Amino acid sequence: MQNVALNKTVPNASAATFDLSVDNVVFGFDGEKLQVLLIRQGLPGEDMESDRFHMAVPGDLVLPEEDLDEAADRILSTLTSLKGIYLKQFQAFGAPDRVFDEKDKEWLTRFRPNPDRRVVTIGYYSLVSISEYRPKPSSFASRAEWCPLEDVPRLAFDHNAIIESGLQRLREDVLQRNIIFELLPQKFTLGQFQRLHEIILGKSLDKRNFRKNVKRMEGVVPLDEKQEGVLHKPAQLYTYRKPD
Amino acid sequence: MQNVALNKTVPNASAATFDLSVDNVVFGFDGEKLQVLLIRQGLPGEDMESDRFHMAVPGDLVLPEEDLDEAADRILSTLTSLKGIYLKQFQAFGAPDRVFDEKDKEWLTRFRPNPDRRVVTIGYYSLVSISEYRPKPSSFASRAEWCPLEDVPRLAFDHNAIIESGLQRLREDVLQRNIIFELLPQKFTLGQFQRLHEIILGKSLDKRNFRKNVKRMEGVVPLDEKQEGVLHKPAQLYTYRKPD
DNA sequence: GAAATTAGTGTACTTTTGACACCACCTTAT
DNA sequence: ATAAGGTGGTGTCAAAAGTACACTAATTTC
Repeated sequence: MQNVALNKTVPNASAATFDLSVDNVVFGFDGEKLQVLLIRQGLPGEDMESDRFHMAVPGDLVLPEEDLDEAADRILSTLTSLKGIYLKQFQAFGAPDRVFDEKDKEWLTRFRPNPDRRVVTIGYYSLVSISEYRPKPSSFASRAEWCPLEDVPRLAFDHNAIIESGLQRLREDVLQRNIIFELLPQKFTLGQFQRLHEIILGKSLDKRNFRKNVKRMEGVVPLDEKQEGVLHKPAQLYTYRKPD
Repeated sequence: MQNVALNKTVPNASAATFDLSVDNVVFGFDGEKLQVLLIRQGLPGEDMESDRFHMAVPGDLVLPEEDLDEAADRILSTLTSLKGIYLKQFQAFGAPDRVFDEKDKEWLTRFRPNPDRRVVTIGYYSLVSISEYRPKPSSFASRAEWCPLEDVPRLAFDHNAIIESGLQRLREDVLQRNIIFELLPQKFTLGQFQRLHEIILGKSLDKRNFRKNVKRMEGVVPLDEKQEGVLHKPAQLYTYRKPD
């Protein structure tokens, strides 16, 4: 079979070259609020004027021979040292004008071999209990820290929109799968559990009805332990064990 | 800001070049079975020996300045002349070994400017009532036709897996959104409606309970018309109007 | 020991779900 | 004309799930 030149009969065979990246929206729960993991785009040690560089969601280019899921994992752990956490692909973002801000273009010029190339990114979201994961910045992240969802600033590229979609998808998934336990510490109180639901779903729930449902839930087991160091009646601690 | 060479401190800035494609899994319902729209990879008029070229889901490369959703629409209509139908992005497929079959490599050599380049594809699914859309092949599709889901042959690339995921996502979405109406003809019977649910969900439903639910559904309105040309009692026809 | 704060508990009503069986109407064959 | 085959069309009851609602208990701080 020869390489017949077909570009005339096949209209869309014209070449386009893309870079491919992964962006990880990592949600964390601290017992009170829902937070997102953000990095500051810069090398560790670099101190830029604060308006010069954007915050961003931890993301980077996919390597030539790498699977997407692997890339998500590698990139997250490279930038924030969070390893082995639940990561779920939720959406590709490919608008041709994803990168329009001058600051973003500048950053690409510094850190990317082909700064003008169009880049399509695959969004992953992820769930983590803040108390169990302390991010440490490395690679081109000069900082990596939790940021309460309501305080998220203007981010690089289209990362604000990416977080928005990630949250929406998280909401949908929480109701159906057992994803939510990824967001809780190993030992949690029913109060935290309920607050987490309320935060993710964005509405308040009835305490007694909520607890009724928890009783019917598989895998949520009470421990022989109570909360400590709180300024009120200590709550029973529970944990989650995956049912077979 | 200069272009400081940072490749040593930034481990993953090494260049990777991707082609990006879109693959459309179009489900159609004929009142009986669920079908998928497949094309035959070849130019119209070309008659190849049947084992020489693969069937595939209609997909192609994204153009340099094109939005993903636009690309999905363009590609579907270019290959099958189905225009303006509901298309939903559901998943990116990016395994490095997506293309392993010799036939597929050969095909890429004929039809793609950079046949060796890694290509990541974005899967879209789509829903259509077969009676209202007659596919006509064009561009590199030498055929375009409906194929019952259970008869789908071995397809090009990882298209079998793509259909599988698309179906799974369709199932999830049907229960929550009003997507299902895209699959029905404008006028439909409750029998077709129920069969469609059963087929998509892969289980049988109770007729009376089903109809009870339909009554509670917004937007499903009875017409002043009955089915014709059937060899049994003709059914009441219904239609769907989007509620405000 | 009073005040503040969260934990923890049960009941009655409504809504939803699921199981279940028969007659009606149309076509075709005799 | 009538019988047979096939799909259309209908209601009831019981169980499960959802929803609204208010008070006491345990702990800390002052």
